[in-house]
Amino acid sequence: MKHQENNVPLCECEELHSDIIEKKREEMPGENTLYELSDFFKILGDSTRVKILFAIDGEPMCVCDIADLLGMTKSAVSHQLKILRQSDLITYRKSGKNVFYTLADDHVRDIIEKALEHIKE
Amino acid sequence: MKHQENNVPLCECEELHSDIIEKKREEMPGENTLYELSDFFKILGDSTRVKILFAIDGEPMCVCDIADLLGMTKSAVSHQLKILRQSDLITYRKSGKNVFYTLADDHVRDIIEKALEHIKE
DNA sequence: TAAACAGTTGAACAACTATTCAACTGTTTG
DNA sequence: CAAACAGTTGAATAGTTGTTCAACTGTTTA
Repeated sequence: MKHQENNVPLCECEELHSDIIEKKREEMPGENTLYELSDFFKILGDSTRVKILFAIDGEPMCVCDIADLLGMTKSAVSHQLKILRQSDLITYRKSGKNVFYTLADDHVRDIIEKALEHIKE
Repeated sequence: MKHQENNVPLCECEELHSDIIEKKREEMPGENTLYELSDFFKILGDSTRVKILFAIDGEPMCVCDIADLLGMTKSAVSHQLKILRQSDLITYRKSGKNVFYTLADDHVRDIIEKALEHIKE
């Protein structure tokens, strides 16, 4: 994912709390970490991909079955599976004409679980 | 956020594993939950918003200071603050000409922390 | 080997979204 | 009160992204 270079836009403020700003600047994670973080959330920020992750949690599923479950075309599902694959969130196993997908590890499940708790307030 | 109605697209597959599909369909969270979940992650799926959340964690910050810290205009920051406000992720306190923003609760911090762990693998 | 099927892929299109710009509100201060 | 400043907002724009469509690969089976 592309992230734009900082073209030095400036804050037109005059009376800044420079001490606070400096403290925050030191505490903040590095630029790369922040981009990796938002990129990770961007992956989860699409309902189709979230549905797929729930679908292939536990029992692996083939593309056709996922497509049927979600009421979508194989193509659309496959495109999203590619994105999930490239983010290492899922793994697959080929079996004849089928490709079975499942979650790569428990980390994602944990995060989604925490987010679910947050939503239910 | 808008989510498109299901225009009954169909899976053109022939030999489905209907038992698995049925089981998954029962296990899956409801449509609304899935949309709320992806909408929540969508909010976190932007680097500007993630930066803002880190910035206003702990010590509250005013819009000018956030803008200066991030190297962005007040306008751009204010637009993103509005989105974060509408999602109840942040709260604010007015003080004269300034508006100080901070995290609404610890839930978000936890989720971001978990995601950070995931990234660092 | 040819047809059928599962899955992938690139291009195109439509929908969405983050930033910019200009104009605005409301508070402070000279 | 008027100027200055912090912050907000709506419209416009440019960039991004999800789905569709058609064409493709590779495996199976008749």
